[in-house]
Amino acid sequence: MPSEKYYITTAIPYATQKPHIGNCYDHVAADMLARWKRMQGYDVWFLAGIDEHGEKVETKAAQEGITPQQFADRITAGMQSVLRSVDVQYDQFIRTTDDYHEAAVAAAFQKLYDQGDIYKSEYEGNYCTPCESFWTPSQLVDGKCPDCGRPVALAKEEAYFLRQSKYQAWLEQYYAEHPDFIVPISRKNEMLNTFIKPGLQDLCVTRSTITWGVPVPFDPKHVVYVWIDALSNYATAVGFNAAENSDQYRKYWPADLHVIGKDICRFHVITWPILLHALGEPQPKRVFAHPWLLFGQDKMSKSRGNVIYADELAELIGGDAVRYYMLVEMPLAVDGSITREAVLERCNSDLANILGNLVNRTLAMTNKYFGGVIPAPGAPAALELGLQALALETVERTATALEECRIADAIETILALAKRLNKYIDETLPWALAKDESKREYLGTVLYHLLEGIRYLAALFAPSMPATAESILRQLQPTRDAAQTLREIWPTLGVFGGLPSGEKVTETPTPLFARIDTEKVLQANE
RNA sequence: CGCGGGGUAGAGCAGUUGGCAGCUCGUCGGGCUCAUAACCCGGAGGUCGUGGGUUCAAGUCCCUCCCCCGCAACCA
Repeated sequence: MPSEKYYITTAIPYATQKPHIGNCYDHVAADMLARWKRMQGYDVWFLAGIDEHGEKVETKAAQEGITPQQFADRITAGMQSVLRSVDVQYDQFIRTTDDYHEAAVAAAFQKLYDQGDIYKSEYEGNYCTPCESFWTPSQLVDGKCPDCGRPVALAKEEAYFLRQSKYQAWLEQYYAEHPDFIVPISRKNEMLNTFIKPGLQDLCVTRSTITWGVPVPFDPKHVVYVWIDALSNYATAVGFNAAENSDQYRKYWPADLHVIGKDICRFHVITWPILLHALGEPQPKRVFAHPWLLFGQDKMSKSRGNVIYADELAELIGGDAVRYYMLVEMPLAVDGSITREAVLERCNSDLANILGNLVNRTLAMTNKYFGGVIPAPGAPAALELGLQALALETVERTATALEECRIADAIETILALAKRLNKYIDETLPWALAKDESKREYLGTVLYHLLEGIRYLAALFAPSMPATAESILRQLQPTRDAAQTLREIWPTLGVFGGLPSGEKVTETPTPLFARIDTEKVLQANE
């Protein structure tokens, strides 16, 4: 397993506005999975990026009197800053305006055209002449242009199409042979029923109404539209080029996991596999199409004024708490929900009360009863053996859940270990044991099991809450380098008892999470 | 009859192959005092959307209907 590669990607959002917290779920989820794999010893490559091409970027830039690139630069910087606020550490950040990407897109387009997978035809649709835009029936508002409200007319435009229909049988067979390709399974059924079984249509892959994009190499009045341009980023980022692939590409491709939102599932499980197949490249192992984070019951959107931004929330409660909330509240298949009240409640109950307080009270007792020295455990009784088994089981269950992208389940599983440790304190009453000199060895056993249990918590929570995990380890083993300990911690989780006795814990335990006065904070935020 | 997902305690949610209805928050009561008024235990609170059916047994399988939410083809 060590040195085995693991390539994970996020979708690349459209560079039109600052991403809200729902837009960041891709990145937080992928970052968590990437960290988990790194901890297990995989050679991980984590790609994030942004799509800077397209009509909206061009239009918005024109409105501001700046170039599309200047506009995109600003959006990209903003997005990267938001990702930093929640500690997302990607290995690479691709922009569709990067030279190597544009070159590879052009080469791929040429190859597909040369072999007949792309052909020239006419695109017919509802056209708004003043806005110079085509609109789909579902985009129209009362049958009129959603931008200017004026009537639209049927119009034709020369365009290039991807021959998706040719690959329908192949795609259906691919799904059948790779049952784990799409997570969750309900999405696959949706795709099959909605798009594939009724007959796969060819896809329009160029536009001639815009110029901000990759020009079609042999017909430069057309530019490559979003699908081929944006989708191919996953491959071009690591060095795919129809002319010549790089060593890095040969090492990392195919991707092990594409993390995307459900809204773009279709393109990732239909168009993307067909593109790769047509180009003769291997398929990604899995596509995880996650649901959405709703504001309460509603879709988050700027026009509704119910947008929450990750960086602003992190300012208030810390990046780890934001990550925790996002990860634990997002179910696998149905939409999750976020409100400020719910976030603060989770912070207080799960993080401050259950986890933070457990660490704090255990360290305090270690100082009080053993002068801060981690005691050597005596022979474990049934209670302790049960605890040891639970710790090991928690590692297993977490691993299984994450293998299936059940992130919230994984986190709940880990939190259950923290709850069990809190209960263990009440079962053993260390303060009572401390009053009886004959119980001293058992008191040491109890504290050792608590401290070692906390070490498991630090390790298991490290992917979701990296800063918190380091903080726990700095308090547990203040003479050691926490980051280093985490890098080497995975093999030590196989047998309970990896925490060395005799070392001192910190003399000054610091709460991991401050309890938040919910009402005050909410009022201040009104 | 377009497709899909939902409807389980005041709120938010779990409920594998059908086997006494659970979790978190809130609420009420108790315990403890190591700890961040935190932690632990217990109570109250549910006709598991509706109406049928299969079964010794259904939230869980089958059928009817009602309500909510997505998607519906070029909509990042």
